[in-house]
Amino acid sequence: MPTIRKRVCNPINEEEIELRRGPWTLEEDTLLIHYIASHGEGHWNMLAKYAGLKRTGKSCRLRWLNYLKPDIKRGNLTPQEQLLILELHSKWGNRWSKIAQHLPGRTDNEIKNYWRTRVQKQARQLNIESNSKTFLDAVRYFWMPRLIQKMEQTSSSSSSSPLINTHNSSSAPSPLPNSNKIASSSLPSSCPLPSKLTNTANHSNGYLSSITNPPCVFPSDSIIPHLPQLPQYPTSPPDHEFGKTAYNTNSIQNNSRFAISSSYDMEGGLNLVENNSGTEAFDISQFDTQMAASDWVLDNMADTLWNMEEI
DNA sequence: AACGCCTTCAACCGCAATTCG
DNA sequence: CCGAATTGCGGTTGAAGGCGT
Repeated sequence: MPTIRKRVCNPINEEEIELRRGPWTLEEDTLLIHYIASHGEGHWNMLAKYAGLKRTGKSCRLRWLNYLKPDIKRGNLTPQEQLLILELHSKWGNRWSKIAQHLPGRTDNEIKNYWRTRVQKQARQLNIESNSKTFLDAVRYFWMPRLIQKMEQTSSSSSSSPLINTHNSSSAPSPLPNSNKIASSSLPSSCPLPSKLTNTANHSNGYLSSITNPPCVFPSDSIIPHLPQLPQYPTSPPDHEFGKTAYNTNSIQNNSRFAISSSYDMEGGLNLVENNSGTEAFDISQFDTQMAASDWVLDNMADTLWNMEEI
């Protein structure tokens, strides 16, 4: 039940109204949807008043943009989307709205929540700062490959029984299927962890046991067919450099290997290198150097990393 | 069954940027 | 140019549900 906490001076006609707060009711949602359907978005304060909503304009805007808008995607983030978030965050930091622009149907709020509840949780478990270079390395060398593996896995099984459901178009809150219930033991071993990890980890869930050799190199024929499955990735705006490179189908197909560069800088995020065809691909050449710098976390990571399976 | 803790995410808040008169 | 209104953004909060004991 929404609370009524404030009395504010209405900017339209100076009268004071009770403003509702808290969860939106079905009736409020309906009012908002119908009003926008016939009058369009914008002028949120006026909209709130004329739609008969006892809400602030800000609240109406937020409700519409984050929940009611027809193209909002409900459900868990796909591995592709998670990978993209990790990548874009490494490049832009907490620029949630900017990141959200590259995930159609996803809101900045949703991405922000994902980062805080899933990603930062992992950082805490690793006992490292989520914005530290060490954690970025962990993301790059272990998490991203795992997500790519999931992309492969879901892609290969999607024809029969999709593991990921991200297109629940229902606008009503509902229990969502857990997309993370992927059998660890069935995962391919195309992206092994550094052998150093295997010395400290011996989990029986099958995850670490399936990945025992460094570095993460993706055979082109395993990853290529699946990366283009980011079709919802929008056409790149002028300032968007990542989208036209890392997930460029042709660029990947023109490379015999697909790997993640260890070279990081705050401006550029993941570094991409040009191949001889003029397109770009991840570069694995600096992998060893970076790994050495992160030795300590590798020792600690093995015990916690498998938890990423839950993400 | 009941309780408490934990996680998730919708919603709110404050502030900055932008628009408008 | 200025001030007010509006919009957009990122950080934070708290209700609800899940889960373990």
